[in-house]
Amino acid sequence: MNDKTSLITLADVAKTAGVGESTVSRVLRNHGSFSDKTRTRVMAAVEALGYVPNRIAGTLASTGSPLVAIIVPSLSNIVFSDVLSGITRTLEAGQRQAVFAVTDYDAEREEALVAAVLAWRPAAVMLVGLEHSAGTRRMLGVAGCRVIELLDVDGTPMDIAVGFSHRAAGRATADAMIAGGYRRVAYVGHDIRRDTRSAKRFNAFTQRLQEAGIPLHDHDIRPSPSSISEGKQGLANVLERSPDIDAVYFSNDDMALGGYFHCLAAGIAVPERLAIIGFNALDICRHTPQPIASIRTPRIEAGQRAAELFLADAPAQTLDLGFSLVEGKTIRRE
Amino acid sequence: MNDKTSLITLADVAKTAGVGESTVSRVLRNHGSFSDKTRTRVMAAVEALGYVPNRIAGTLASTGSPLVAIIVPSLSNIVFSDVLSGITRTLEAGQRQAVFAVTDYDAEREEALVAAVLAWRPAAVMLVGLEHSAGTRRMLGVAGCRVIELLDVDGTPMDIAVGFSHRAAGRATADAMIAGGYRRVAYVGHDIRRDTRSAKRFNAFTQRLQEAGIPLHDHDIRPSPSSISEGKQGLANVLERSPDIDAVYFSNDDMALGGYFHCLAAGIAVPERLAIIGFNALDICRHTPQPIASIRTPRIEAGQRAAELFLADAPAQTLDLGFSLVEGKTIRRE
DNA sequence: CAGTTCAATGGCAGCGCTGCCAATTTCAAC
DNA sequence: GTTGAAATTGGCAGCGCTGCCATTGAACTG
Repeated sequence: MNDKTSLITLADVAKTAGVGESTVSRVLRNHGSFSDKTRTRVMAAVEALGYVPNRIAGTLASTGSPLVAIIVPSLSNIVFSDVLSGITRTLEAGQRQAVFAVTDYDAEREEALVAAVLAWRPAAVMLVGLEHSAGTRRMLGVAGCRVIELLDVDGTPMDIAVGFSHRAAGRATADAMIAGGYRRVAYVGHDIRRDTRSAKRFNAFTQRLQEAGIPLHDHDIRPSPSSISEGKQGLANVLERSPDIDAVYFSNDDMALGGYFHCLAAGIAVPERLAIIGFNALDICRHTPQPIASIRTPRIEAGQRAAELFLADAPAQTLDLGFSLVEGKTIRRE
Repeated sequence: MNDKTSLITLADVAKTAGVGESTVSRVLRNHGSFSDKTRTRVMAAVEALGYVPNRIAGTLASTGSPLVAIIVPSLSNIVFSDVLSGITRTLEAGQRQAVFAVTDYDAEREEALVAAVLAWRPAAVMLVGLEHSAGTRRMLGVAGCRVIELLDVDGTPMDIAVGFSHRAAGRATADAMIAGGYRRVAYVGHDIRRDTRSAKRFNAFTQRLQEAGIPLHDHDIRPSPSSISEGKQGLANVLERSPDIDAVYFSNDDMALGGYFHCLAAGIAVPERLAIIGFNALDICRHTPQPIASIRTPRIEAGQRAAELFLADAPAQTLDLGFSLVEGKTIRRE
């Protein structure tokens, strides 16, 4: 791979400073006791030599690991960047190092990546969602590290879960539509097989509508990841089949944005003629000419809290951070 | 940190399989020669024990490192998620592991993070931009690992640079405005001190205008990171001071989107009354009622190509991937 | 001033793996 | 059968650091 080798080692520093290796180690980690004079000497040697400790060696020699593995489904969705952001910010303060991988929403890939990161003996593995392959669960079960599942609490976590309930979010969205007096409601979603959380929302949503005597009028589920263009297309499809719908639930804000832009371009009055509601309350949806109704989800916070729980060595638990309905101007309130 | 210790080691596998440690190592890395019978026996033992190799130990013992450090300014800007995406995808195929950190556009923090990741003896460090503190440069200079600077080629790279020219992009934008016949041009930008690349675009842009005899009419530079609301606010400020401007160059598409939404909401005709052009050609800007004029930048590709160059152990070089003007409907062509 | 305590320090055995080298086996060609 | 080369294989010394234990003075006690 590359021939560099830490040119200078702790032993060099010890020699230069005229002290023992363990003393250098103690000073550098500020652990154990040593005199001020020694510290000064050691630091001078470190400075003079430009010594950078080798964490690989340090980690191998010590018990714990400063590594935290983070595995997300995707990076094209801002949702996961937010989570990542929250995690790394907090981890940094805890002197931990993040190792990172992307599954592309593929459970098999997730399993392979978990195996790969486990080889680095991380102190924790953070994953998104509660649905994982049997192999993934088995490996994590015997790995002896913390396992933190993010952005979902509808299920049984392996260890710690930090997030919110997608089923409750789906129900809350249905309630908003019921309260708004909508009766011909459609759903436009994205790849439901891979994004199990959007499936949970969708199911809870339709079930709640059903209970209120409002069967889902129509739906269009795109077979691809969520995007603005898919949202646009999905809404166009639905409108062609069912021109009489009065409200649409989009699987998330990217999709909703596509739908909203379609309405703007096609001159469909929102919310008079058609109500729109999304999910995630992305920043951009707060700034469109009409703010788009959505569900605000604690993404950065989830990452942050997850990292905090890990750093505090908290016991196994499920932390539900909740969500909140953002009214916006694309749905009427009764 | 945590008390887990790899319960079973390579020695256990060797014992179980009835072979030597080095043989197990050879089989597992598929390196060196061994018989099929041996392979079968070793793999059976690995399977039976659920052995996961310890890469920490492996890396310490061997020369090269499979680690690649990636340091980005931010994650809230999709631009960097794209780059990350391109890098990790390619790296994964090369059996490398990404370690990851975020600077928040802070050079001091970048320096600290470089020191931190260097402690992991990565085979390469990937950074964004060509401007780095003296300390950062010095450390990377002696680290003996590859250094890859992304998304900018306007300057002297330490080793490999993959990206495009922001100065050329700024000029191209000015040219588009000149060609469109705009004469009262304004700029709305974000924190120029921290985002040196946007500063390069801005400078080249104004200089080109100047050369064409069109001094910049007005500008508003927000002191914060780019965002939709800042773009909105910036344009509002400019319009208040200079209601007669006929075109605005936004520091990027997030800002431009804010400006565009402001126009939509305020009933300002685009591009008749006011032309808008951004930078990056984000997906969303291709789907607004009027696609927003912008500069398409090869972000995912930059990540990908950078990772490929690294994997191929390419010599030091600057790889300019170029960019392209996306006309959109928010600027008129003469 | 002897006896005790304790901060300050060095020595050294690993952590789990790889790389080198030597030993052993296999096999084709003679 | 033999012989030499090639294929297999095991042993073991580290990689650079930490953790444990022993050692050393110096400060303190009475």
